[in-house]
Amino acid sequence: MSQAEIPKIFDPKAVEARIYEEWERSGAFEADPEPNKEPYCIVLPPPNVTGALHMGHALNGAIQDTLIRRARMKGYKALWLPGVDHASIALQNVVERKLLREEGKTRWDLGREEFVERCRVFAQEVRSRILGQLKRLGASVDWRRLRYTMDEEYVDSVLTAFIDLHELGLVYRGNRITNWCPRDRSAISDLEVNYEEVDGRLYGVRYPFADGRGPGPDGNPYAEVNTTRPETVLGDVALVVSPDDERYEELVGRKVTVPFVKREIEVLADSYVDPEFGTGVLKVTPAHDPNDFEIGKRRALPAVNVLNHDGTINQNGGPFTGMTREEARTALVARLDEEGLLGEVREYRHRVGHCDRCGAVIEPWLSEQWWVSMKELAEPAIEALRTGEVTVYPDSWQRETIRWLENLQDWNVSRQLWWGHRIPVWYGPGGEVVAAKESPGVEWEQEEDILDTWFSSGLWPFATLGWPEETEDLLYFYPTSLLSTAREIMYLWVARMIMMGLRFRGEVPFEKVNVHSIVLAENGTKMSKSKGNTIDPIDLFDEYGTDAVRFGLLYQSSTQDFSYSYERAALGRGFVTKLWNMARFVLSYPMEVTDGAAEASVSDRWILSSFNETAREYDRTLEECEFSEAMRLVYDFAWHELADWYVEICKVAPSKETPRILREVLDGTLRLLHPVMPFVTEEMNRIVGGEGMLVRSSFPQFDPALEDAEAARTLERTRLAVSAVRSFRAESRVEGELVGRAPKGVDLTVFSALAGVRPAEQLDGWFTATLPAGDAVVEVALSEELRRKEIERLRKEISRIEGELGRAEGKLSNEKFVERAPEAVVTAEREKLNRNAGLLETLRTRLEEYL
RNA sequence: GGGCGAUUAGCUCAGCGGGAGAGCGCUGCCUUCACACGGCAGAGGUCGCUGGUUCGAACCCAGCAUCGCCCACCA
Repeated sequence: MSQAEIPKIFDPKAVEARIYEEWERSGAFEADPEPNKEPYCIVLPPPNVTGALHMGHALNGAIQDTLIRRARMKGYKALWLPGVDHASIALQNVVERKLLREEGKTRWDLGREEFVERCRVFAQEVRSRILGQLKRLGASVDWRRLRYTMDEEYVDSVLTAFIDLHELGLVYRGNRITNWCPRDRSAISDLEVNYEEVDGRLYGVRYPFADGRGPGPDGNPYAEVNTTRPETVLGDVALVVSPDDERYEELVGRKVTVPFVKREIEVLADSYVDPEFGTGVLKVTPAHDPNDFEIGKRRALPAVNVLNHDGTINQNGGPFTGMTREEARTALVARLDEEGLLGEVREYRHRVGHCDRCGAVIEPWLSEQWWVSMKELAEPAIEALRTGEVTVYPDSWQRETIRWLENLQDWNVSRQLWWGHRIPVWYGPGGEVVAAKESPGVEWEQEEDILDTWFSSGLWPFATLGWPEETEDLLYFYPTSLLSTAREIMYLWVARMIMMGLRFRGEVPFEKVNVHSIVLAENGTKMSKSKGNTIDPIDLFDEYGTDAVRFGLLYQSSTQDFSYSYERAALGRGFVTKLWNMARFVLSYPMEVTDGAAEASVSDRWILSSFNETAREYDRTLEECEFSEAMRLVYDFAWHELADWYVEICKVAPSKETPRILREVLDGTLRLLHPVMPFVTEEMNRIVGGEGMLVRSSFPQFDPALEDAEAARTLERTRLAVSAVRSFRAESRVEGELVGRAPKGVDLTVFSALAGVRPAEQLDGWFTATLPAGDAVVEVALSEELRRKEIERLRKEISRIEGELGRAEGKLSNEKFVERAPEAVVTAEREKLNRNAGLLETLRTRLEEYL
């Protein structure tokens, strides 16, 4: 193909789909165990089958694809294992909302079987959309191994894990306070509760004395407490005061009556109470508050439950039975007021828990649930993080995760939902309880509850590889190499995978964890559907091209969260165009040059050396998950060294080796970039006639033989000299060829060609401009009329250099500096001083000559 | 209430002990045969504030301010 036939701008739409297909067809993504190769494995954090992929997925996908392609090119047997998650509560919520919206029905109208079927169908549709999006991203996953948490084999892994933990006694059933979502009618875990500040009220409630004795210490015939949830009064079983509270000494042991339900309860002393808060008297409602539950346990108090599972008041609620909790609150407060039992009511800002999935206010509620005790599981995980068996990037998250594991509460894993893995526990006719995959007999009934979705996710790195079977895949690819994830699921997911991996495989599930940035909206807030500020990555792919978006994302991805800016995609697109046109140039470049030197020129040696150095640093930064730094390195090399300088040098001062080296360096650059920008590099490789496909090529390795510090120094001096002349031309508006003298140590051919300066041995008798270039000076001959301008310019330069000289002198005359600073620093400062002194001398002499 | 992080050019962000950087935007020149999604040359910053450590601080320490995120059972 010739240059003229290739468009000036790469058209991603025209080739992306075709190239992806070619990759797939070639089997390049397929990875099977191969004993004489090192394994490298990443399991894709399975997207929820609830919606579409978002920017976070795009970023994480780009990160993982970059790492897996690099590993593949480096000769590892690299498996990126794809999958999707059934997302129990999230998906159930989506389907329930849809059901209500479209048919006006609830899940109970449909019944369990029918509802689960709806979920299954919905998940199927979403799943195919998500997988299509992964392909658009260019994800080089092994599609043959696609896993789904509801696959038969995966379900078996989940049941096996649960039964195993049950047998170990690490799973137990207990009646405890849980976070109850009355809308979902299910318990949820602590991590699924969002606490939000809301403006509420703090109500005073008066409990009349029931023992017939006189009024209390404050002269009132009642004891007053403060509560934000007055409806829970109905479930009160005691009042408590601080044992140190002198105001209430006499109160302890007396009886009061709970309004409306007329229960007589005792006033107790308990150190939990803070005498400073409110009236200093606390009501105890063990069924509806975790602290009260603890007090109740300590004092052997009964727990009176006043709520139904849908949040209405149950039969224990006296006159309020059947009302919703909101209605009950209003009605109860009104009745208290009527009966003179309402104390002070004031505005009160406090935190209220909301369901992470549906937003309903959470009720702490006493219920029978399945729990996993965490202490035993957490300990080895803490140890693995401490010893660095798992390394987390950035390392601040290593400590955070340890801290969290150290303070772990038991995990409520049962959910009163329908979409998910039903708990494999069977209740026998004689009250027997057995954990098993199959029903033990006809009379036995299976537990209605399902498992928390994160229980199955916790098994992801090994369940996807075939566990509990000792498959070849599992033995070869486990532990996986790296897990890349967003920080919001570090606890929900990552920490639990570590615990589960250690429990079931005796080894950590991954060696490295990369905690990536969160992609924020342009104004720095979180993207969310409700705010309407989300960006669809697919739209970006359409507009800028996938490679451009991927590059832009990685360029912004450091340890900080970042606001997404379209500029980054534009930056990536610009880079793609630049590379594309370099390839067009190379195509047009002759295969042979006739008039150059036979051996590689200093420029040739420089670009090889610089490429080599870039390859090394690029590889290192990717290894350390410093993506932003890696992108910067390769961008700067490709654009500001290869394109800006070497390509220009190739045009004007080639050697006979230049055609080969130009092609070699372009090829190497494409291979460096292929992991990040797979499509355009693959296409470029094709048009420049590279062998095979880049996806199967090798990653450039650092080669010490190519290092050439002298060539690098020469080019550095040459570039400075050229820039000095260009700068002078722009400022003084001088065009055309100049006659001049270059400083020592520059490549004269390159200098004269790029600066447009014809070299002269000596310029005596000419009027010249004296241009500082680094530590040297370029002189160019000028016409007489520029004399005044040159005098001005010289004065400016002189004062600039005087300033620098002064600074160096100041430092060196400071005895402490000379004494305490490292010798290299002092030496550098001396050299700087000498250099500037020489420069100044030259400039001053010139100035005097011209005055 | 605890913990973590951020504050650097108009904007988005790098740099994290030895003379302030990138991209975008801005200014001037260049439609030169790879690229105007371009080239060359520029302008633009007391590196949040106040102290401290150091020969030397954007960088380390302390405090403050502002913003953000996690964690926590105070009614």
